[in-house]
Amino acid sequence: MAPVPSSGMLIGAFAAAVGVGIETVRYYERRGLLQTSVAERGRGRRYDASAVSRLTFIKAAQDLGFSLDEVSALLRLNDGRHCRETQLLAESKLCAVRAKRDALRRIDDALSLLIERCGTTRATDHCPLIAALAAE
Amino acid sequence: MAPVPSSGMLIGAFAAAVGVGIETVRYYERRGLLQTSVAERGRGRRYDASAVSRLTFIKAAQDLGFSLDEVSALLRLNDGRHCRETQLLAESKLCAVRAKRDALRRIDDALSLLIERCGTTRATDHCPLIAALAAE
DNA sequence: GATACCTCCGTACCCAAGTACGGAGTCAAG
DNA sequence: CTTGACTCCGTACTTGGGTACGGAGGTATC
Repeated sequence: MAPVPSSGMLIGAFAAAVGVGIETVRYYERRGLLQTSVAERGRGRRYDASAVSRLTFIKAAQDLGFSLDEVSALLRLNDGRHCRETQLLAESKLCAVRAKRDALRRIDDALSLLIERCGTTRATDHCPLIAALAAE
Repeated sequence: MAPVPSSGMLIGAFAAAVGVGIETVRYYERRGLLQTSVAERGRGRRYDASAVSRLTFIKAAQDLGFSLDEVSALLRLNDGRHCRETQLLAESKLCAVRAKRDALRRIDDALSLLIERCGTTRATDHCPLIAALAAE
């Protein structure tokens, strides 16, 4: 993005800016999630604002339960060129997202019900939450 | 719950009854999740209905997102005197589940929008999904 | 120009939750 | 008596996502 040759952060500042470890940045470069622009000879690589966005995205997607392989796929959706391909990938990701949402909704329901039961019964022998799970 | 004397299933039947692998049962015994009643000499251990309940509970709790360490904690709380603690543990899981659901709802929206745009516009060079996550 | 701090790279290690493997014992049927 | 199915136990391997280590080199500061 920036036409400036030698500006941007070094790896330590870059990692700190997004709240990950340096080793994690280097791991992502090995995995191909971050492109590894060759360092200026003798000094480290430079990372700019777009790299920060990219890394922030990676962590955010990961927090949503996407594996690093899936994150790679999501990142490849972003070039605007392979429109048809992009759409197919996006649709399959949407399916995955919806499946995850469904699973989480069921878990939410089950946990809510169990917690409610905990509140209403005055079990002195065994916890109703545990009994309910053991009885399925 | 039958008052069986020295019968009960062997490990293969036990594992199959709950739908896990034999190695998984043995792994849980090593982890202390299932107590390892010593085998009748020469023949395998016997597992009764209460073991089935316990293993069923372990898998059910795991499906709700509890780690095996958390499952251990839940099992240790199952003496009727710690029902409140069990409830708190479940409530904190519920919080985590809801946070994930919210995040997934947002990504679902963004992904749906991307797919919609893929269908109508050509060469969009900034994906709304990625922009949304990268900006956090 | 010495010192501290940063970067480079590769290799090795960590955890969780299993899965696989191998050799030995036991039991019931053919 | 042999075969097959089942069990025992221990060890090692797997996958995913990192962390840690260690030596070599550049750079900025006193």
